[in-house]
Amino acid sequence: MSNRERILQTARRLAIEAGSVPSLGAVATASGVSKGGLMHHFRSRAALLDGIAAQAIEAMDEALAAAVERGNVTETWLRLSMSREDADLYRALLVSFTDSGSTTEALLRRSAEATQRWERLIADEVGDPVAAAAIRLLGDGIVMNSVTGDRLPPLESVLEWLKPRTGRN
Amino acid sequence: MSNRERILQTARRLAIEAGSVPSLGAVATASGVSKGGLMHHFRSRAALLDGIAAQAIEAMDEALAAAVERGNVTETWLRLSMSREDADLYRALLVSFTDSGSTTEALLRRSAEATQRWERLIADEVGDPVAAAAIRLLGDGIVMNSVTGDRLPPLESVLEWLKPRTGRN
DNA sequence: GTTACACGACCGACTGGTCGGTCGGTTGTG
DNA sequence: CACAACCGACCGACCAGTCGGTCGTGTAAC
Repeated sequence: MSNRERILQTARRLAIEAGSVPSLGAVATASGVSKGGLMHHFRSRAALLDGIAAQAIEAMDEALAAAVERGNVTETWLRLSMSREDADLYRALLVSFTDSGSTTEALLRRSAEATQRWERLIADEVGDPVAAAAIRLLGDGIVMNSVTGDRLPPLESVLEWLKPRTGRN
Repeated sequence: MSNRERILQTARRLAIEAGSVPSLGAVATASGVSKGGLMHHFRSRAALLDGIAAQAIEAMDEALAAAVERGNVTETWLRLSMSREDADLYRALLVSFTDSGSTTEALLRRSAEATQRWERLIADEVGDPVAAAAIRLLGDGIVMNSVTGDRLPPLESVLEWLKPRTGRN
C-alpha cells in the first residue's frame, strides 16, 4: 500500500474515532509519516478532507450500485445510515466541512452531486421522487442522530412502515 | 437587556452565520463586552454552548407546545426543520458539540431528553411510534442537508406523502 | 452624613498550548 | 544528474482560559 493510501486509511479511522478529522500532525504521526511527508501527498488540510470524502463517496457509490442489482437500494441506504462506522465517518466529514474554513467549493459540489445520484437510485426503485427524497433525508437524519446515541427504531419496522408508500403500485 | 442575554443573542446570531460557534474572543467583541466580561457570565466555552443550546431547546419546546393546541405538530416540526435560521442554528450547535472536546455530559442528556419529548408529541398526533420516529428523523435529515443547500421537496408534498401513514386510522 | 468595606460586573493583557502551513535539506531510484 | 518522496524544525496565527485590577453600588458602622 502506498503511503498516500495509508494516510487516507488512517485519517479515516481517526475521524471515525474522534468525531472529526484530527490535526495534520496527529494524522501524520498515526500514519507513520512525518508532517512533511503528509504535506507532500496532501498540499493542505482541505486536500486531505477532500481525499477522505472522495473515498467515502466512492464506497457509498459501490455499495448502492451493488444494491441496485439486488433490488434493495432503500434497505441498503437505511442500513448503511444506521451503521455505526459509516455514520461516524459522514458526520466527522460534515463537522470538518462546516467548522473549518477549509471547505473546497469543488468538494461541496461533488458531495451534492453524490447526494443527487443516490436519491435518483432510490427514486428508480420506489418510483416516487417525493418518497425517494424522504427516504434519503430519513437516512441523513439517522446518521446525525448517532451523535446522542438515541435509540432508533429497528430497520425492519421502518421498512414495514415505508412499504405502503413505495413500490410501483 | 442584560449583558448575559446580549451575549447569548449575539453568539446565536454568529453561530447561524458562521455554521459553528465562533471563538470566545469573537463572541465577546461582537457582543460589546471584553473577554473577561464574557468569562464572567460563562465560565467556559462549554458553558456558553450550554446556554445557547438551552435557549434553542426552549424555543423549540414552545413552538411545539403551540402546535399541539393547533393540532399540527408534524407540520410544525418539518417546517421548523426547513427554516433556514433554525436549521443553521441546530447544525452549528451539533458541529460545536461534536468537534470540540467541550461537550458537557449534562448537555448531551438534556438534548436527548428534548428529542424524546418532541418525538412523543409527534407520536401523540400520528398515533404510531414508528411513524413518529421516522418523521423526527426526517426533520433531522432536512436540517443536516441545508449544509450543501440541496433542493428539498416542498413541505406540502412531503405532508401529502406522509398522509396515508399517519392519523389514527 | 460620611467613611469604610464588601461585592458583583467587567476589563484586557497575558499564558500555555495547538494548529496549518513552510522550507531547507536528505534519501533513494531511474 | 534529476526528480519525486520524505523529513522535522520552525513560524505566525489563533484560541481557551487566567489573573490582577477597576468601577459603581449597596450597606453598615461611627
